[in-house]
Amino acid sequence: MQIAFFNRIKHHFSMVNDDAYERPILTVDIVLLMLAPDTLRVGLLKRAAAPFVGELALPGGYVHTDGDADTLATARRVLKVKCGLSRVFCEQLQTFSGPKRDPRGWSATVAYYALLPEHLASAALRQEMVFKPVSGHGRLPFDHAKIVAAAVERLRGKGSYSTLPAFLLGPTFTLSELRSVYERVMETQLNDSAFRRKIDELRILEPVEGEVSKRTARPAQLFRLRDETLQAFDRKI
Amino acid sequence: MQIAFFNRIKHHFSMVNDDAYERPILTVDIVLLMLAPDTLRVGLLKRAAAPFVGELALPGGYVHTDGDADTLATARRVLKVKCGLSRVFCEQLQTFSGPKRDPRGWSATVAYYALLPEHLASAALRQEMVFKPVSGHGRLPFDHAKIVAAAVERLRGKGSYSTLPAFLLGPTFTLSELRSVYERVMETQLNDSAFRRKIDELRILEPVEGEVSKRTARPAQLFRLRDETLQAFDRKI
DNA sequence: CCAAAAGTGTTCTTGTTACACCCATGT
DNA sequence: ACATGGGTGTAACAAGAACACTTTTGG
Repeated sequence: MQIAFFNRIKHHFSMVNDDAYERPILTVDIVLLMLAPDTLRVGLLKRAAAPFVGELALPGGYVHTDGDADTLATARRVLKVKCGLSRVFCEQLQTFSGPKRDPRGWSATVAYYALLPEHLASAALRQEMVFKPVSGHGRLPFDHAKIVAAAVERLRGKGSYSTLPAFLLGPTFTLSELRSVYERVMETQLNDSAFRRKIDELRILEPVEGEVSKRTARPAQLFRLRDETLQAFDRKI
Repeated sequence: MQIAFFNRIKHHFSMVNDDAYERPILTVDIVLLMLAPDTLRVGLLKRAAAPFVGELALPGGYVHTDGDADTLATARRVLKVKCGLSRVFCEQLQTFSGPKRDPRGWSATVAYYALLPEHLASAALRQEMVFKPVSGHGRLPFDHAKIVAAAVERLRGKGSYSTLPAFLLGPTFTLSELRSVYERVMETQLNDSAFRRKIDELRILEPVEGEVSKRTARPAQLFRLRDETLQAFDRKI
């Protein structure tokens, strides 16, 4: 292409300002994670546009330079429009880039990971999202497999010393449910009484006046997060 | 510039979907941290090009779409060309973005943080880098103050459960020096004997046959990292 | 011999693990 | 009344903090 040629020429002169390079493609991709009874699953959508039309891939989109306040806003817009979700936990993961990951040319994608609480799963399903196990989704286009792996690693890493896994549950939950989420996310077994003591000492939960009997033998106290933002501890759970 | 204009035109025709948006500016910025005797300092350079020509700012640059394999390659190139540094620890920090952070328009910068070991400080100084304390650099252009703060937070966060702080030292060091680095980075006091025991148990160091007497009363055993890559522990140091 | 920093050992305190036990409910 | 999961208490053990002590050098 002429552009590439011109760019290269320009480069030789340009040491002052190397804005002579073509701007890379910039997108945002979302790794939406949920906890199915068995394992962690990632939300995928059939691509509506080229490249890879019709294939399952991470939901994503271009930055709207006339409306998005930053890439987090882009991520939230994608979650809303393409996944039907508002108010879920969403945090920047990492930026992936390179000349080959997208057939259209040198590109970068700012990846975010989001946690889908149980009570919102139906909203996502209404948007025809497909949830595949994080180990054992088929092939994914672009470098999406790598991005999913990075998101899972982050969730596992941050999970054991923060309230992150709680965002996979609905607004209220029992201590056993919370422990179960930690166990499934971290793939460990936790001692029940130690877990209760730690959660108590960390003061991250508050009891809700009311109980749940539906899903358990003896009714259990319901709790909610004392603070809706992510809390980090300095010892492991 | 003609190129920028052409890019924009080309854009208008090129797209099926919402790629109709102008591509944002994409840059890479480096937070180069070093440990002066007193505190952590960040490396700054006088900007050679607009905007903010002449002001001190983080070293950074555009992605070279004809040469860089990814943004890490861009970061390493900037470190080499603008800071005179190769082979320093360098890791992606976070991507910062928005319509206002750069007067030229909607932009994103993939920020990296790098650690400058003592024995390479002279190389950076040769490139006319200025090292300012991380709390108490003056005003910085763009959102560079925010980026520096994020880098310091990351170093502090990761520091207490990984070998990260060791990369601020030269290739060999005494246990006391290592402890001192941890203390200055984390702004804590560490118990000497506990520190020695932990470092020993973690098996991250190996002794070097030879001692240092120069900088200490009694000669101390020199150590080097057993593994040149970053090692994470699961308990705090 | 003294100062100064390297390096070791011992105690005391704290956190973690394991397990036994009681409680409230549905069947 | 009994099976089931909820919730509490305690004793044994491992990890961490504090501090006193010995060692090796330079002056």
